[in-house]
Amino acid sequence: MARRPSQHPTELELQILDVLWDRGRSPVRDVRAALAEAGRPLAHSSVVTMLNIMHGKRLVRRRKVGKAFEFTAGVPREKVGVGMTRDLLGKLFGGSPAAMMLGLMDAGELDDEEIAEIRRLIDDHEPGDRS
Amino acid sequence: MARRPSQHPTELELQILDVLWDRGRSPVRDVRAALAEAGRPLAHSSVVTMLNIMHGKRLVRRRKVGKAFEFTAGVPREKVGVGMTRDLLGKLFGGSPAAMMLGLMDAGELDDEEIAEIRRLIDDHEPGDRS
DNA sequence: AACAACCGACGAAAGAATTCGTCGATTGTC
DNA sequence: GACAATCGACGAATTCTTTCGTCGGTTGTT
Repeated sequence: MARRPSQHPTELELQILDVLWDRGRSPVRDVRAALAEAGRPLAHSSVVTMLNIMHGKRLVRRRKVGKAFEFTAGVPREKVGVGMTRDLLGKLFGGSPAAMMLGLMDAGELDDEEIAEIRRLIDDHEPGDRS
Repeated sequence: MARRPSQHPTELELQILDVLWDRGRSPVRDVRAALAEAGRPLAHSSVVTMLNIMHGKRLVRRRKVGKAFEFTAGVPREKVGVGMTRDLLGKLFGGSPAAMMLGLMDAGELDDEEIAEIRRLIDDHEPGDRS
């Protein structure tokens, strides 16, 4: 029967967005090369198809440059990142970022440097700040 | 053509695991009721099918109790949580938990209470600790 | 026995995500 | 002009994920 469309970019879509976020406006050829570089070698037509699908979802923007198209990300990395993080928090950590941090610590995924970095962030944070 | 199997539980699988993590050993009937409760009403056979698939993937364990089966989660919540978090970190935040925290802060997703909680975690943490 | 309630197995349908091959049109090079 | 290189459009094949309907077997109740 049916299935519910995922609210977030899929695996491959994310990889493509990553390319565009890093490189900015790029023609298909470059996107393809970057994907191959990242260990995802695809046929030219596969990349075009994906880009078209993503354009339909407004995940990327197109601009005709000469005879070819050039693509840019249609959503900011921060928005996607925060959206997917919030989703993950809700699904696995009861909505608590602290629980997530604790999980990472217990798993030894946080080195001392990262922790220091986070402490710095927190210390810089003014309560109720909206900067 | 082909597709690459996702390394993590899918949306629905996660919802089912959530039920089992919360309730512990449960018969199909209860899993189904809990899912409905959580806004995911499914036919009895749909739940059985999913449970079977998940059993094939070792995501759940089965035990024959009387004539029926009872299921338990086959993977700990922490392991799945950390795994998916690490994946998300790699895909969207350059592998840096600090970047993720910063993103949440900027998006106003962190209230002061959560921040205090995280500060407490960090202060409790012994550098290089392996407790 | 007759009948309803339950259970797991099976097969099937369908949307979503991926991956390509092939075409016709354009452009650049002998 | 002939020929190779590029590009986007299209349609198709495949796997994964979800969702059910239906069957045959058990169990429990009149």
